Amino acid sequence: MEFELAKQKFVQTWGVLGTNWGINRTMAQIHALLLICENPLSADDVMQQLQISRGNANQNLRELIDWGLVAKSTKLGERKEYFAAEKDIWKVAKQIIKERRKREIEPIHNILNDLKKIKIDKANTEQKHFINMLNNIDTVVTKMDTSVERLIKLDENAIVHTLFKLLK
Amino acid sequence: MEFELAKQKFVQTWGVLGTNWGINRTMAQIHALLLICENPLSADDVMQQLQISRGNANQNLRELIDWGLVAKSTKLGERKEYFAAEKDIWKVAKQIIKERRKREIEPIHNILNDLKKIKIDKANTEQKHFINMLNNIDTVVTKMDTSVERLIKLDENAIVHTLFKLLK
DNA sequence: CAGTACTTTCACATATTATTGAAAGTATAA
DNA sequence: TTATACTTTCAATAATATGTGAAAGTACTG
Repeated sequence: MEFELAKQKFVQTWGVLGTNWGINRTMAQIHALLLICENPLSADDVMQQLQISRGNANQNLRELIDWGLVAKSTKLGERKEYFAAEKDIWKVAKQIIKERRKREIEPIHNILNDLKKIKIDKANTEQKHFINMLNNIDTVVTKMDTSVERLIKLDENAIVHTLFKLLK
Repeated sequence: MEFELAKQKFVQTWGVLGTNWGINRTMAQIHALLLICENPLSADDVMQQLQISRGNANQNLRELIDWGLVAKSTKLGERKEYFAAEKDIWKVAKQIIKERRKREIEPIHNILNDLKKIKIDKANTEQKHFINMLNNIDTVVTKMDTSVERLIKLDENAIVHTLFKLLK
């Protein structure tokens, strides 16, 4: 396999991966492209390499910036904006976990807590079971969440150390 | 808020959560419904409660069984099949992680290893960077994967213990 | 100020994914 | 073997998500 093909396959694969996890294919593909490019790319570069429209490129680049995975930069004497991905994969992983936590876990947690407040009929086993289930889900979600939160606060070596040495 | 409304909101929320993580809304909703029902439901029960078609109910119930989250059962003297969700939330979480690992992480891992095999031009920094990035991604994915694999092999108390006591 | 070089927005078009429902399939019972 | 009580399949359709491109917006420059 030759280089350009491998590059293309990587971008493709990253896109499929994103799709499976509820992330827009193009966003994932742009991310992949920027990961493997040493130097920042312009919107036009991205459009050309992925064969997508200006609007699409613009929207997904902004989304990536919003996720904290990509940063804008400029070149001296040029008006154009350039985009580069964070290349430290540990940071990337931490950032994705952090954002998903903020976007998904917290709202879920809030809704569960809201639902737990309902007044139930204690004689009704269905209703008791419901509250029980909410409590169990909340416990598991909270415990996992707390653990992940602690984990992402560690630096790379500490993460590896924690996961490897202690998890025997 | 009264019970039926809370139940509905829970099912709804679980559906949205699923959607955000690349899981079909109906599948997540059926899962939620079965989680909060103490006793197994028939396909007709599910259809009626979620207002969905027979085909839809059938397909998503089978998908849930395939994921190991729901089990079929029968009642003595009845032909109809009944469906119940695994109620132990730790088991549910472990099962979901296990299935996603099998379905997503392993294929990605294989593709990355495939791509790493290409012959690169060592004088070309772009190509060197590409291989470097593949190696970094593979390292992170492998380390996380191994950790998660170990984690899900532990029982509930051990998981809590590991995550809480050791992650300081 | 007008011109230029860009970026952003958003109504509409297209692609992807999920759902329906009717027909076909299966297994039990009479 | 036929009737009955179900489950499964899948082509057609509907719903949702994504992408396009032209027009509007911004901001530098001479």
